[in-house]
Amino acid sequence: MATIKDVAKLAGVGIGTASRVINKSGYISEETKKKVLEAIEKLGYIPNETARAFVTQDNKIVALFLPSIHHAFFSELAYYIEDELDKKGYQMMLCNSSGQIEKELQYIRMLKQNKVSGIIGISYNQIQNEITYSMPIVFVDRHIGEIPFVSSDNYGGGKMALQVLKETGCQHVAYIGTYSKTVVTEVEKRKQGFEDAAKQYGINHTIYIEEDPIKDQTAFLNKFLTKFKDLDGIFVENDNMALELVQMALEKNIKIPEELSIIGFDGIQTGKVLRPKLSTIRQPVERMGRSLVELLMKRINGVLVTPAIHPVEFLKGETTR
Amino acid sequence: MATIKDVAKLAGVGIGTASRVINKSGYISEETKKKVLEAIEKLGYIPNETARAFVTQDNKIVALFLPSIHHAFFSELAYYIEDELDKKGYQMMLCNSSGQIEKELQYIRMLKQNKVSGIIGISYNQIQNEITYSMPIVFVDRHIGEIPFVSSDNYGGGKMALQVLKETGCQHVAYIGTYSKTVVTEVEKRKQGFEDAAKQYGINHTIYIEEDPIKDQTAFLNKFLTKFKDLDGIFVENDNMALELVQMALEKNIKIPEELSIIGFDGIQTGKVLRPKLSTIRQPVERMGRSLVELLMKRINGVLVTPAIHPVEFLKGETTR
DNA sequence: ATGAAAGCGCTAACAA
DNA sequence: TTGTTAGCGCTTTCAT
Repeated sequence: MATIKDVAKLAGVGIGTASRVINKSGYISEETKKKVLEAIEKLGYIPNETARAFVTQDNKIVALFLPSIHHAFFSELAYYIEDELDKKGYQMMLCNSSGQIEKELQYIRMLKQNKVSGIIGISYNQIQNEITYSMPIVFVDRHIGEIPFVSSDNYGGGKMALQVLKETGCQHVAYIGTYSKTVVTEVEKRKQGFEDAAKQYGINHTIYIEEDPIKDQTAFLNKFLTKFKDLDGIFVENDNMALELVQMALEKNIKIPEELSIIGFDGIQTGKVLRPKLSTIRQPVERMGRSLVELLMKRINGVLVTPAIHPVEFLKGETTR
Repeated sequence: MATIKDVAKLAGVGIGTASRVINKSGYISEETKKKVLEAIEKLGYIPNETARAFVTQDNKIVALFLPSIHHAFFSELAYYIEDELDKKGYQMMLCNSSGQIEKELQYIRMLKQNKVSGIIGISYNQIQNEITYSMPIVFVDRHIGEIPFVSSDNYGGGKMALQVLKETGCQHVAYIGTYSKTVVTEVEKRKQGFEDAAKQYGINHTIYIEEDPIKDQTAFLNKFLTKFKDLDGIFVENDNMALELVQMALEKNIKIPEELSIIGFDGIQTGKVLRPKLSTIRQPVERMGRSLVELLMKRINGVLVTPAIHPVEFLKGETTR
């Protein structure tokens, strides 16, 4: 492989000059520029990115860690993050943490090792002690100290779900979801918004939650369905769970949405092929992904930022009246 | 940040010695080892990976490029690839090529720039001229010269689909899928296997294909359904398309599987929530992912390898009798 | 506008 | 077994 030295020699210029034209930095006469460019062309020279990263202490790679890419919402988010990162000239490193704190810490370590320039993380672990505000880190749906984060308006989404249920005539509603003993997640605000709105409107409501992660979702939902039989509206924490609940209710011959309305959260588009189509609160995944990258870029450049909370919207499907 | 120099100084040893204990290479006495380890501990020293990569010309990062991570089959595959890579001490860089050849070439360039140690690619572009056998590259479902690749037994899967259809009494079957004018994909063997088996058994069969990528899948399928009304068994190139076809047929009041059997290919588990459950030929995604990494590791170490073709299995759902 | 030279932090070859 | 040293390829002062 040709190096910058070869280029300089062939062009008959100094190594610094060659560097300058390669990086379009500083002053160079048109003439020398041309000579260098020709040499580059002739040698098929390609800068060694590793050497560059070494010198500049920045390798233009951002790490994304999330529980598992094999999950519709995350993979859609990852798609937009990568797209936006690419536009900014960065590559994306992907890590399925599977919830293991050790894998997450490994990536945080990479920050110190200069192996990544920044991190976008989706984590439900207790890692607050390992990170500081000075590190270029941005979280999704999680508020840790001053670390910036991006989320959708979970609280508003919860309220919205309640409102839809109420407006379509539901009398006794429920929230199904999870909670965490150890960390505070933005996701729990879905429940909060739902509950607050129910109280405000004086609507009968049941809260059915279990600690995250749920080992057996089917059993969890089944128990719910047999225990609460007089409900006519349910808001479920996420689409995956809502989807299973819908099928389960259908199998028990409960008419949806006539007897029971169900609203999910996320808006993952299993759309076309799913009957009945799920009514859900859609998160603006693309906006969130791009916004995540924008905040991170600012952090990498040492700029202060505040959290970005994006509005959600109700997507009417066939599981609400 | 503390450097290896600081460690050496504090431990009162040479820089090379420090390096040796850090890398567990060469001989070191227990005593000096202890001193160095203590210094490392005291300074909170973490090796600069970028400097290491620069020196060793290997940064332990593998790039995966695929059309889009936002696709069930790819995201599952990516999940296993990352998992296996992690076990081997590598990180995974992810690139959504969106089919753009330029983005793919960019990653191939990174190989020369030492920015990635190897590539796992899913590509339908004409990039054969940009790669050579000496590069550590492994493809999925694509045969380019001597470049190693991993795929499932597409041909066998096609045969299998025909057999299932035949055994459940179908008389006039069809294959729906795509083809490419420019590249030869392993995927097309699904059709081949299906067709060959149909001929062999003397079964009436129709082939309905359009050039990839299909712009409007809905229109494509709709046209098919209105054109061919006397079919009783269909094998569709992939689950996504099969799933849409099922819904479409159902909407036209065609009874599935009584009047029409449909078999997909992939085995993406939209499982739990999808009714009717799709009968499909399941690719061993996990095995494929891990096998991809194994082949690539060998290539990185300069070892010769041959393609790996993994067996598929029929997963009976509710769309076949 | 340009060239020379000093590192960046580390590994590996060599000498001791 | 250990210390010294020569680079790896590049960017960036600092003179000129």
